[in-house]
Amino acid sequence: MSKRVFFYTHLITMKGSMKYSKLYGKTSKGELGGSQFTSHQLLTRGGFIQESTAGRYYFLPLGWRVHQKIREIIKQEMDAIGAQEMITPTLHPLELWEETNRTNSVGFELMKIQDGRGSWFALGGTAEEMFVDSVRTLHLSYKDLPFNIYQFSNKFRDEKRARGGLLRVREFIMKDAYSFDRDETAFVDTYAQMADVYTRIFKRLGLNTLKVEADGGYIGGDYCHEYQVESPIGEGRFFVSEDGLYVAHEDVAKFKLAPMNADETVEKLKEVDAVRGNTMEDGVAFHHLPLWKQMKDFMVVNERNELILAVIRGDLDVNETKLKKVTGSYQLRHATEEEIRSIGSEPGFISPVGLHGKVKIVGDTSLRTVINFYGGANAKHRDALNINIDRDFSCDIEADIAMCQDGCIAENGSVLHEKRGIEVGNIFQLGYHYTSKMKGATFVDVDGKEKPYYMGCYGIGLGRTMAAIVEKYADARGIMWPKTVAPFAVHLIDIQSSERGQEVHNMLQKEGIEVLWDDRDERAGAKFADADLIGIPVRLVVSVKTGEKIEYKERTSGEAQLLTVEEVVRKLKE
RNA sequence: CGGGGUGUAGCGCAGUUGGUAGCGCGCGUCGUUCGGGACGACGAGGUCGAGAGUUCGAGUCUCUUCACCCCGACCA
Repeated sequence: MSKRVFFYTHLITMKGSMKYSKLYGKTSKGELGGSQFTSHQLLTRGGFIQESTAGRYYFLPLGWRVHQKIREIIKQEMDAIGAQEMITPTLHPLELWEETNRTNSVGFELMKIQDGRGSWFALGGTAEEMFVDSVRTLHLSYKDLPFNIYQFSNKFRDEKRARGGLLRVREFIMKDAYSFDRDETAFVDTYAQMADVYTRIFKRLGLNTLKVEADGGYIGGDYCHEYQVESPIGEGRFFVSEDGLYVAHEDVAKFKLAPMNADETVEKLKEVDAVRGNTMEDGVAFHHLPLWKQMKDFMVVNERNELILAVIRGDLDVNETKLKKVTGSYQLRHATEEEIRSIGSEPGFISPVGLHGKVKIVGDTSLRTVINFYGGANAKHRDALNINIDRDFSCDIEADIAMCQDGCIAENGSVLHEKRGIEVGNIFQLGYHYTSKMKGATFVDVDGKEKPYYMGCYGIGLGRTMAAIVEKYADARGIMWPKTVAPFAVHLIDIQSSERGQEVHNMLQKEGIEVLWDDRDERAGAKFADADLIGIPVRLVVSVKTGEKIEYKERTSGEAQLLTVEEVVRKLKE
């Protein structure tokens, strides 16, 4: 790959000023029913997007301009590190997905479609197979490595539930990039570079993102990060340490466990009658002992119909993703009462004691922080006291399966705080996962041997990013677009619709400034309200009051100033 | 896929014991207004989500079905 230097201008400018009277898409005054999300409300009311069916949206000209600017910024940053844009077909031959066994293992719902000749295709939700298929037919050598190829394309995911306007949809445009390296060492550099690129991209888009350690799903891998925009309406839950050094998704968040009662002497195991209800609280009330001293038992069944008993300290919860990971499961469901009884236990009174061999016992590391647990005794209204790991039971797997909680202590001693965020991008180590499953996905190394590529993938959802920006940049009146993604640079209002508006418009256009010119025969109030709603960063007003000058006001500021045209142009080009 | 809810004009909604459909916004024409979503007059716009049933008669009652919204399990 050549070492070209890429240049870019800071702001993306598009051709075209626009008369508001001719703009397709209208603002609307009233609240929309249903969705309570700021971004959904404002983007719809502002005439940026329009719903088609649940989770599928029209992008109207105003919204598409924003989308295009986001796209261009991403493209500039990707190209700047030598990544190359291409495009794959929308319909992916289903055989490719079968080759990697992803027709049933993908996390999202795969959409399938049949052509007129009866061939099956997947409507791509991601495109690893397609890119690998393209790469393998080229028979490359180590001299061609590393490289990074990407596309912007429609992704289809048959989500069970779309939500929050553009925040979670069934069809969206994603930038997905795929890196091909010689080995893991080379990949680590690529990964670090992509992490930097992502931070730069989101920064230019006006978003402060947190790089959050995340779960690699069924592929695993050490390198997996989500880029989260902190927001109370976000679906992602993660933890940030007070010193800022540790940021991790709840599915991977590690925390320190202090011994609860290290100085207590180990007592003899004994069974007692316990006529109580089935909940943890019932246990606490019956025995008058603290919740943390109770043993929590949680029986689930995975997709292979394997019974799994998760055991954890009473004051903690099991994180299902962690549990899936340590047991190698894709899917978990609660065990039925019959299933619990089938191995000789009893709902509400489950205990690992005596169940070894009958069920796969997964013990959380917290079991070693308590001496003399109490809990069920695998029989109705029977409890056991002084249960101790190793002496009374052992685990098939002992691992961290606990859900982190606000206030937990990170391994470095810093306090962890719970946050919510909108996941706008992710970067992910694929390793040899695809290149080992797909035949011939190899390059010729320096020693003349065929070796599989070491891959990574990197995604950004454009519509969701747009929604995240609106969530961050809005007030009661409407949107306040960052300059970098605003649909136009200025919103020109001519109150009396005089010649002056046309004049100013022409001058700005000549300077290459994108203008949305509200030329409608509307009252001033209506024009101002629409300008605030649409959220273009600078509003210019001409009227009999301003005379030869122009009123300049930034959307984010309450104050306006009277400037000459030259001063306005200078300010806009700052 | 489980739980809850809603479908009536472009949008937001009302519609009583079953009696033949209305309000606000928006839209069109005309007039008066004109720097923070003006006002008046006139007007257009509906097989009441769809299908079946009960009834002399269904927006309203019953069943079926579809769509959408909200809460959970998954993801950019």
